[in-house]
Amino acid sequence: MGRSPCCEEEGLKKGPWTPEEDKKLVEYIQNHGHGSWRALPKSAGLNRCGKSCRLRWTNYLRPDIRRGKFSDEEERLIINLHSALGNKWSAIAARLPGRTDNEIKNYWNTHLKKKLLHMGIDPLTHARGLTLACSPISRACLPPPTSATCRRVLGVLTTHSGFMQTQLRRPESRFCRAYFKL
DNA sequence: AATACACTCAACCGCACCACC
DNA sequence: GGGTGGTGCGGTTGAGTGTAT
Repeated sequence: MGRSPCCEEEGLKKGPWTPEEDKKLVEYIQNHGHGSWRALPKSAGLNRCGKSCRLRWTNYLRPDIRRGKFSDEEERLIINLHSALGNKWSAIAARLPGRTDNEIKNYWNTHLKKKLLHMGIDPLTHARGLTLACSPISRACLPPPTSATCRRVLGVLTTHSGFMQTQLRRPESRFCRAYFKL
C-alpha cells in the first residue's frame, strides 16, 4: 500500500485563494512560522491541504517576493542559467532574489522560449540552428489548434517533427510567423 | 456587440528525495 | 535495510483576461 496523498481528505478546498484565506495564512506564519506544513492548515483555521498552503506562501505571499516585469538583466541571467542548469527552476530562482521558481518557469515557457526560437536558438540545447533530435511526424496528421490544451500538445508534436526542424531553422518563414506569432 | 481565438499565470498533480523510525 | 511521512520540484492544466474578427 502506498501512502495516501495529502489532499485526499474530503471537504478540503481547492482552487483560487480568497483574501480572507491569504490573511489567515500570512498572520499564522508571521506569528508562529510555518512549522509542519501538514499541520499548519488545521492550526491556522484553513480548510486547505498543507501542500496548497506551502505553494501559496512560497509563490505568492512571502514578503520578499518581487513582482512585476522581468528586467533585461534578469532575462539574460535566466537564459544563461538555463543553458547551464537546464530546467532546474529552483536552482535558477535561487540566483534571482525575489523571484520564485514558478514565476521563472512561467516566464520561460511563455516568453523566453519564443524569444530564443525567434533568434534561431534551440531553447532546449541553447544551440544555434535548432538541431532537435526527433522522429518525423507528418504535418498533415496534425489537428488545427482549437484550444489551449490542443495547442500545447501540438507544440510538443511539432517541436519533434521533421517538418518543424526544417521550418524552425528559418525563424522568418511564414510557418514560424504563424505559429509563434512573430 | 458578440463570438472566437490567443495568452498568461496561479494552482494542482505526481513523483523523487530525504529524514526518521 | 525497508517502510512511512513530509517536503520540494518540475510539468501541466484551466480560469480569467485580452485581442482579433
